[in-house]
Amino acid sequence: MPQRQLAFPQVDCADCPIRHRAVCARCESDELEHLEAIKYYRNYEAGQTIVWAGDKMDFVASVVHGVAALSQTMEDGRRQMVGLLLPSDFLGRPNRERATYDVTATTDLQLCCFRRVPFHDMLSTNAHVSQRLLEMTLDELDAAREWMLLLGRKTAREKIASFLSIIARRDATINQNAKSGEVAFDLPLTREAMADYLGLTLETVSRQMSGLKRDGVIRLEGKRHIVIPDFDVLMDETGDDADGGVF
Amino acid sequence: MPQRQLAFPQVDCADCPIRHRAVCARCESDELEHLEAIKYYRNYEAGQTIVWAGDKMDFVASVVHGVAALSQTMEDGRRQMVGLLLPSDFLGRPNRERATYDVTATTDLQLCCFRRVPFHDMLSTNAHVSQRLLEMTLDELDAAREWMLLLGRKTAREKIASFLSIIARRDATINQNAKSGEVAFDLPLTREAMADYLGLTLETVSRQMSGLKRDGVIRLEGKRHIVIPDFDVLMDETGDDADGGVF
DNA sequence: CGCTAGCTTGACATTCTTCAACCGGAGTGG
DNA sequence: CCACTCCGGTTGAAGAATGTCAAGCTAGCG
Repeated sequence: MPQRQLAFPQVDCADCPIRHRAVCARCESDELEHLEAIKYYRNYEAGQTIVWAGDKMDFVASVVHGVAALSQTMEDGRRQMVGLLLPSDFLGRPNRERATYDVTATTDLQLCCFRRVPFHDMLSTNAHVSQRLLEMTLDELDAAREWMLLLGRKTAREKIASFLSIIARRDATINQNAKSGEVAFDLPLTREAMADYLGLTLETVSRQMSGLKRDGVIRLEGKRHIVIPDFDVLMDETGDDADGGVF
Repeated sequence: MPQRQLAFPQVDCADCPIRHRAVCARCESDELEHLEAIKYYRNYEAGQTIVWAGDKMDFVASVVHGVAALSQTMEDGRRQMVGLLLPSDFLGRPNRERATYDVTATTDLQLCCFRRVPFHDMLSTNAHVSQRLLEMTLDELDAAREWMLLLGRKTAREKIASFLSIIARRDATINQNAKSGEVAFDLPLTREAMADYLGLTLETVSRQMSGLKRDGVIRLEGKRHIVIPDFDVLMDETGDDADGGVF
């Protein structure tokens, strides 16, 4: 395994890019000092496994840079991704000793880690952290339910379009991209990982990507860079309400 | 609409059947008094809608008796169930004014309700409630992820077998049934609702139920009462690890 | 230069959906 | 009391969507 040096710096909480969205978002400066004292960073390369389901996991963490995936594997090898963690997302269950899912880095990744037991203890004393964690968990539950609709009821083409719109949106909130007419971003996942996300085979993913490209909904520059000439056209392909269901 | 009288009594918290598993599970007697003062009951008949997605929802609640379903509907009518709430499960998001999903009673149902805003305020002052809510939300997230594996990767037959095993297990924990060799229970869902749960059509549900019956995995007494002669045989049909993945 | 990983494409097989008919019990009105 | 209808459920036949198996492409790298 090549020991390429990862370029993520380790910074003070005050300079942290996820300071205002992560589990620490609501902390005051004294609480932040406490967190600062018990935190440590870990870096992973794209493709590396962080833990396997069933392994001991003695830390919880926030994603600082990069993307991590949670997946489940059946005995015969069928795989389903069940979580996609982007910067500021939280990894791990404070009161659980062992990982429930396989966790892998799908891009180069930096985690801001806390030892599990001390962090769990802090939940009972630090309301700002526990409240924020509750809020984030409820948001993840909503995201999981949206994902369930995708898995259970959407066509392959709708799945791909939905996935692209999700990534485009999350990329926009992270990078504050001006979302003028044209939107562009890099896919953080291989076709195979996309298939695991969407409950499809990688061949079907590839075919539907080609289909969307053929129909002018997306442009492909290389295999991973996506350009969306008109975001509304993409949204029409997702099967979702145009206006998010509010009227 | 016939005004059949529902038979659920309204009781003191001390006598409540979900006292030790619901969001109030960790409360001390003084906290319980506070909850007792602000709670109220609502009853619904099987089939009734509790709220539609987008409606104002000015309460949160615990399911006391019966079963409620959360579902999402696409513009063209495709439906996916995204939550199945059994006794002690929590309904609603304390900091959200409008319902995100359609909520329906799939059986006769009793809710123990709290007005949303006072309950939300209480979360910042009552650690026992907020900690329990966090724990329950994390459990729901795990359940949602298990469900995602089912939706994305399991065959129709595996989906049905998994669903039956889930209901059998939850029924057992609620009713403290001795799970001797034979297990029996009533389905709380129509074939159509099962289809919405499993991401299938109701015809496929029906066919797979017939298949499992033909193969002796289940017995059907009427349309809704299920007898499972050998639970291990059913588990073999779910596609899951026999031992929950621990080894 | 040739290898490999990631990806694309084609041909065929399978699973599940769709459309349609039918069944049986419960409730209803003549 | 009986015919009628409705609802939930079952079954069949045909078709569409997706999976499977196999071949081949391309960029990057040793």
